[in-house]
Amino acid sequence: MPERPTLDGIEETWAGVWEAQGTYAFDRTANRADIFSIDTPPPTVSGSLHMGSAFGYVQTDSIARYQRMRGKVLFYPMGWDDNGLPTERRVQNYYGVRCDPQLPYDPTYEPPADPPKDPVSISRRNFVELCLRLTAEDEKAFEALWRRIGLSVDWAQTYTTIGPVSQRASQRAFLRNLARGEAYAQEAPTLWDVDFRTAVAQAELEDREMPGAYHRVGFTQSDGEKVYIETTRPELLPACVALVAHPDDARYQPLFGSTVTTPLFGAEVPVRAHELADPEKGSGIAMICTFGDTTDVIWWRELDLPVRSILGRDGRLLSAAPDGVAEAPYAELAGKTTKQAQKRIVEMLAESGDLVGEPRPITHPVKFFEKGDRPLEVVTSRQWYIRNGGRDAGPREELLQRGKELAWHPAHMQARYENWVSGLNGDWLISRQRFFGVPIPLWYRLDADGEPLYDDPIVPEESALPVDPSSDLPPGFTEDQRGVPGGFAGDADVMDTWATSSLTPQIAGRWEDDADLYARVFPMDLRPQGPEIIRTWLFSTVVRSHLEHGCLPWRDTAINGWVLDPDRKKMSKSKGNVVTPMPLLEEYGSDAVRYWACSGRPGTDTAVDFAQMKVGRRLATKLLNASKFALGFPEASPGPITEPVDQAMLTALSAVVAAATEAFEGYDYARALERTETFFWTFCDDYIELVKNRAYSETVEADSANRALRIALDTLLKLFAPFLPFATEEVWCWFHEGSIHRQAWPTLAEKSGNPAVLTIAGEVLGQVRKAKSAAKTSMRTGVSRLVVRDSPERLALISFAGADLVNAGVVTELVLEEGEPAVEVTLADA
RNA sequence: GGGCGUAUAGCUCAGUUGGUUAGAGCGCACGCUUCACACGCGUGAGGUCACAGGUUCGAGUCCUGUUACGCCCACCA
Repeated sequence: MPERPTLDGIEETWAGVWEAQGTYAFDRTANRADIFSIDTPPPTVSGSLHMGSAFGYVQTDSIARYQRMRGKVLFYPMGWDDNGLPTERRVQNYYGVRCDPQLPYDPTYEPPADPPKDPVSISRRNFVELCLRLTAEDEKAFEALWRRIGLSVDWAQTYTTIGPVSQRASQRAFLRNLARGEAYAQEAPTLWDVDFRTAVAQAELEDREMPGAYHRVGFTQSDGEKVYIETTRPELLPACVALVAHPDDARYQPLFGSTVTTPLFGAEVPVRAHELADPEKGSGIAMICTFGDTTDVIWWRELDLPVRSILGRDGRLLSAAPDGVAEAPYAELAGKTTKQAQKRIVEMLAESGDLVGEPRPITHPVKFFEKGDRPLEVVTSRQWYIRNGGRDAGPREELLQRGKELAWHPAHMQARYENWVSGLNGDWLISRQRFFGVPIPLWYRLDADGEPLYDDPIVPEESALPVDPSSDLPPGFTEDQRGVPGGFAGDADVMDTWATSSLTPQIAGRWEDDADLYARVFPMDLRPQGPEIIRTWLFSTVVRSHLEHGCLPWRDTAINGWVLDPDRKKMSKSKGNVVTPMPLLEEYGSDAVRYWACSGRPGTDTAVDFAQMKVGRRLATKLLNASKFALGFPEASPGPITEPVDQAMLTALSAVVAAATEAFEGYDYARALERTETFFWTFCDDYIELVKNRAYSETVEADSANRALRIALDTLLKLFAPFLPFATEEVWCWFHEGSIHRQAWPTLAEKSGNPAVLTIAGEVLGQVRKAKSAAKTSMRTGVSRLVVRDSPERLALISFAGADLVNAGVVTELVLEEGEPAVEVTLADA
């Protein structure tokens, strides 16, 4: 036991010991019933570390530590989500490169030390190698943080979402979806990011309020009369295929079935009726373009309209005018971005007199890719989908049912799941026209013209997985047949990152690769995660497990809250208010930061609060000092707890153990911490103060106190261990062998005492202190006479603590007498 | 427009099936070198529990409505 205990340096010390001794190692010989398995969220390693990265993980860790002490064998892995767009974008900026899948692999390629101004084009394989190199660095930084903050994960159980294990699982699951008809490809209009040049899924969309303007434009009827529409996207006029109004709209009913002519471009388009047309919006009649937004897609499909494509995948207008559109005016727009085209066409419409009045500015919500910078466009392309109930009521109902089977903590988070599933408007688009991801594991035969035969893809054997169809060969083909008529071509797309992350329980459990392990951990016990990815990660994991295994992937899910900056604003890089954890861990200590994180109620948004961290540090320090003090008393031989004050304390502590246990069973770590902490401060301020003189006294009564102190100390350390793993371990090693984190959770069941003995003694002691405070004198000042008047029942309880009260209050004469409750304190000096 | 959540002391939050004068910590004020801790200890002042109704012997707690804030979703011409 150190002379002067300190928190300094205990993180390094104990993290090293835990690693060396395998304190948190998973025992794969344990039975399923004895295992608690956690589907840890794999953090996106290409992002910066911030407090949000620490918050939820620490809360989960407290639950993991509790379960471990309850005797469970923890399967607590860590994954790194390195797969996907964020990594690509970071690699592009970091190395100054750009992926060109057409280029051949250069095995000798090395990126320059400083990124060049103009990006260097490199092959897909070279690009992927850079992605792997950079994420390896990032993963080291994350692991260092997790170890520093004391996550009790088993570092032998790690995976990356781009690694071969994940690729194999991801491709296997996809092929099985394909075989069962759950995965399918379809040529269809889809939302498209023109910068990333990829399709995006419904789950990755977000609305942003954008400025725009209504342009009132006249179309010409057959009799020469004009009909006016209002549009925010006049540049799509050449793509117009119809006008549409609500079927009940009397203003436009006479026009239904007739045709009108588009201004400038002279295309003849029908006027149609559809329920989705809103008479209140604009002029009540809208132009349908292929495609301006998702409503256009619905109208186009349901009204069976032709296609007039004008927008390329690069976000620029195509060079050739579509059929039926006048070429001369279109030529002025070809090759322009939508923004440039809008400017020009407004000028042209103004000149021709088809634009009525000035454009009327508005702001309106526009769909963006959540990681994108420009509004999404709609382009037609061939994409892969997995059925998720977005198009079929039956599967949707099944998935809603799965959501009901899952135990949500807190329960109200289930509403977000139901909201999302009920609002799906299409299947899950999983293909991405990107590079750093798990490839779609398919090839296509090429016909005599070199066109792919999509209807009959070449499927690899599961044993061959993972495959990269852009470099691996399909069975029975040779490399010189790649890309030539009569030969084959690999599917160029990769899967959405969620298509792989949706399999984290299977990946971590080594599905099909290690049947023994898998059977011991799957389905898992707990999925902890953030609220913002219920619609993506949680839902997609349920979808994959439901389709593949016919069950839930886990029994419980714990949804953590959001971390806000100290001013209760959402943290974001763009606002520059991101708080990074490492400096805080250094300033306050890991236990203190953990204390702050575990003070946040489950599912409740919590602000970064330095004051709370300070309190946490104070608690950890107090734990060291109080423990040192209690351990400094003479050690008593085993025997009975004879004194009512000691019995009262242990009985009260038993209630705290019961409350903390019950709270943890319901995943409410915060309540467990709060109950324990409240008791601990009273224990220090009242109980220890009352008994310390007795404990030194080398009497029978001293033995009782010392036995009680040891029991209480053991118990409190264990109760705090899930929250303050470093400080509790430090204290534990002073008087025990082995790690506290492998000890059994306390089951104290002392009922012999009456907690009121301690409460009332505390009240009287408070009165004595109050008198001394009022006299502005030291607490050591003697009390010549202490009179306590109360009911006979309460006096009886106080008498049990009489000797301790006399000691703690430095009292000469204690008088107990019946009467109206009152305490009279006569100070010796007075 | 739909859904969910929150509203209690200056600040951050507890308050589990409705039960006597509503709690904690921080901050603040005033004290105290008390043999573990001055990164400490003690005492104290702070609240018409968002608002309006209702149920009840009794409401911070249950019901209805209103307001404010936050988050999620929605077909954005």
